Amino acid sequence: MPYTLHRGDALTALAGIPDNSVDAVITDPPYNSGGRTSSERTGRSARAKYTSADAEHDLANFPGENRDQRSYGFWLTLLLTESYRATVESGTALVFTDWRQLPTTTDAMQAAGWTWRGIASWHKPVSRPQKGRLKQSCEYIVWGTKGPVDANRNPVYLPGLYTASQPRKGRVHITQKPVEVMQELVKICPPGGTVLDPFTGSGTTGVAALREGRQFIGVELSAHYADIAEARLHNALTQDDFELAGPEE
Amino acid sequence: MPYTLHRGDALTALAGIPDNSVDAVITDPPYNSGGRTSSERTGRSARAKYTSADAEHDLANFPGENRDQRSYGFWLTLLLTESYRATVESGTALVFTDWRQLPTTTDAMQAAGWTWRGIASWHKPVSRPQKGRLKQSCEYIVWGTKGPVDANRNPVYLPGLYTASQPRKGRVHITQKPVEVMQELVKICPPGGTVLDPFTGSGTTGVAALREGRQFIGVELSAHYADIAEARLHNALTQDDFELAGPEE
DNA sequence: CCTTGCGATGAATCCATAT
DNA sequence: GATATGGATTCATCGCAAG
Repeated sequence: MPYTLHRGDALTALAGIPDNSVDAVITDPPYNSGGRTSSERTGRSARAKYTSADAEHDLANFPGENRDQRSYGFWLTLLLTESYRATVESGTALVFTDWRQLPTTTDAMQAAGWTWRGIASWHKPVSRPQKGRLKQSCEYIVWGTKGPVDANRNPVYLPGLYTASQPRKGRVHITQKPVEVMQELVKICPPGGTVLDPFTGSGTTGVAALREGRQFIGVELSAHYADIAEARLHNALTQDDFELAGPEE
Repeated sequence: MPYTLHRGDALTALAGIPDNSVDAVITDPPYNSGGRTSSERTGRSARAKYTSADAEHDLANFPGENRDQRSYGFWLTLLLTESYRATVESGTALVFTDWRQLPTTTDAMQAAGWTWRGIASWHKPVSRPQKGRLKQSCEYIVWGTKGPVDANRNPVYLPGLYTASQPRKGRVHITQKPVEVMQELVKICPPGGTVLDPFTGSGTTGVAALREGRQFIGVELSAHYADIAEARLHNALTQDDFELAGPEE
């Protein structure tokens, strides 16, 4: 089976994954961001924080958006430590973050043992303009490796900037990533290797991995999204991901 | 006189600038990056670190590239603290950094009292691809304000991503910024207001400020670059910046 | 098939009001 | 008084229908 989807908590599920069994960790954890005060960040739902008041869509909320700053760093470090253990030597980690959590993410990655190698940017052309300010039109991909880079094992040249809008048609998750961006990023994993995503969500990383000929291990806490991911992963194997989430490229 | 150029050390010169006299601090401090180890960073000259071994240009070296990580953070905090004092309420700071110093820069900005507001990206399309890696094609602009944003005083909508290559023809400084990017960024300062750049270098920020109808206060330690900046600023006032640095847009 | 126009929306941000 | 919640703001971009 080219993919496995675990249902449940990320840390718990990671504990069951063997040492040195994964080639790349590619994930988009909940940011626990948004809002000026601690109560705004930890008390409000993802939907309340991140979607427009007048948006007509009715996408499900997602869990894990209630940690304060200090606890977020601690938790992310634990998570990246377990991921590090599961990863082979010279394996790679790509972790999405927003501007607020970027410094915490680079700290956590290094605290977990990874060698921090850089930052790539995902530019979203459709983003909210703001009077008297610079627009926040990018999210960031913090990346690192377990030990040295082995460029000969996987001689790819990847861009440092990815421009793509969030899917609009057939979107099933509030923070769903464009599959074309993920299809580029999974190439950091050698062909036939295994990609791990402890926060699978609607499963875009997995779909991208399967389409590009990589294997996939996912973990998702929410039963709602685990069901969706399961269906999308299944469809990706039959080259037919169109039923549930619409054409994505 | 719409511009003033101080010659000497940034911290010393900032001490002489009155409280609440500046509307925006826009600067590109030496990054003290490049090189994985402390000795690689502090022992090599800026030229050796930031230019290819076979580059044919003969740009002067620049000082201030010999601090270790901890000392860099401390020094940048001092600098941003003095800049904060010199800035009016609701004034803005834009600080360039590379990926390595990004977390240190956001820490220093907040330690100095600024409210950190976000990160913008400068994308350099012409950058070296690297085998087995994601390209480092962006530098970052960490920005913040002294207290609340006053959007009504300066109702501009600025992008979060700037794409432009480093000047090639007529480049006079190793890390010279494209003037078209700086002309966008100086708009964060209200028209007729004053822009401060404690690391003037060849003066691109000043040229951009003058072209956009802002006043400029610069500081430059190196006599070589102070001379160049002086000439470029003078020429900018006569709408003729082409002699010394070539066409830049 | 290409062009034009209309409508919807964003991992935002802030403030007024309610508890 | 501190915290929680709802709503208004804002425009480049993009999907979609009409011409």
